[in-house]
Amino acid sequence: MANKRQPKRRSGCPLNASVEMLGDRWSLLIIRDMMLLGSHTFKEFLASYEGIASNILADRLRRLEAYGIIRTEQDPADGRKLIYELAPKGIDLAPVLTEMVLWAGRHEKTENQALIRIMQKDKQKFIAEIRRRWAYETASSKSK
Amino acid sequence: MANKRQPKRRSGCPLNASVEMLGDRWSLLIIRDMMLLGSHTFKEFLASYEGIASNILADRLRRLEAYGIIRTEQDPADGRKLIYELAPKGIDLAPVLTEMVLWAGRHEKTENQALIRIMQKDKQKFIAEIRRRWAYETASSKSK
DNA sequence: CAAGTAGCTTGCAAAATGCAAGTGAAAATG
DNA sequence: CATTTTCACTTGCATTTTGCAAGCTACTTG
Repeated sequence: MANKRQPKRRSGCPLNASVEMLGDRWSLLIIRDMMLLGSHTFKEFLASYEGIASNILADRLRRLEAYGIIRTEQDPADGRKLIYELAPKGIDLAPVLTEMVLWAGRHEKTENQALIRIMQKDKQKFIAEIRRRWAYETASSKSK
Repeated sequence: MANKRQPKRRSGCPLNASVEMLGDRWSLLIIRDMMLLGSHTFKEFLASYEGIASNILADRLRRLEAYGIIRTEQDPADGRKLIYELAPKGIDLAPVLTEMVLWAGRHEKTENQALIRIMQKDKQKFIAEIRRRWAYETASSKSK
């Protein structure tokens, strides 16, 4: 179920591979919620401002897991809850998200100028901090 | 027609803005064709390996123009042809494309390893070269 | 043990996508 | 200079994806 084989790629181009995994209206927003807001549960993703429908969310989470971008664990404290977290492949999307945010910041009127300014100031540091935070979270969730 | 106002954004998040403009299965591939392959015409985009349908292509080109990412000119030498080129906003997508290519290169089996190696070797140089090439192309098309 | 709550699924309508076959204007060909 | 080709699309229709509202089931909480 987690490893349903994809039918096949439209082409071998690496950009096409990225687009096939991430090129829709929701996947990157889910990853943003995990990476920047620290969301971990179905309910938190559902509550995010853009308002994804629950069936679409379930589908996207399944796909992202099948691609190895996120992974799922049972919450040891609450048997109803699943904890979604970024896999290393998902954490490696930090530079992609960063560039997309910076691009929009440069060309569109958007909110969250604070985030944009932090990214502009030192992109590498920002990405390094995301990696550090996730190294910590993964370690701590394993040690529970 | 080129400036049909968007209904409204789902949210003010800069990443959401990017996703609303680029988050589909074709837009970034069209930009890739312009940026990396030097495609300029409808026919060239149609011929690209992934095989976009002509009605979808027409729609994406219209949208990308409406967003200010590409622009259109008549070919002075052939009245049937339109020349599509990247606007500055489109050229500024080079870092986004680069990171997406590098991410796929790191995590998927893809072709075009040569491109990936060039990007890995010196990302900034690669992006600078795209900018330089486009500065030249725009200048030369204007001077015709 | 009744009333939530979390994470889904289901059914159905609406929108987006894809395919094949046009169309009209402008070039190239004979 | 009439005919064929090329180019950038459009049209009609089937298929797929998305979105909305309403369940449903296994837990947990009071």
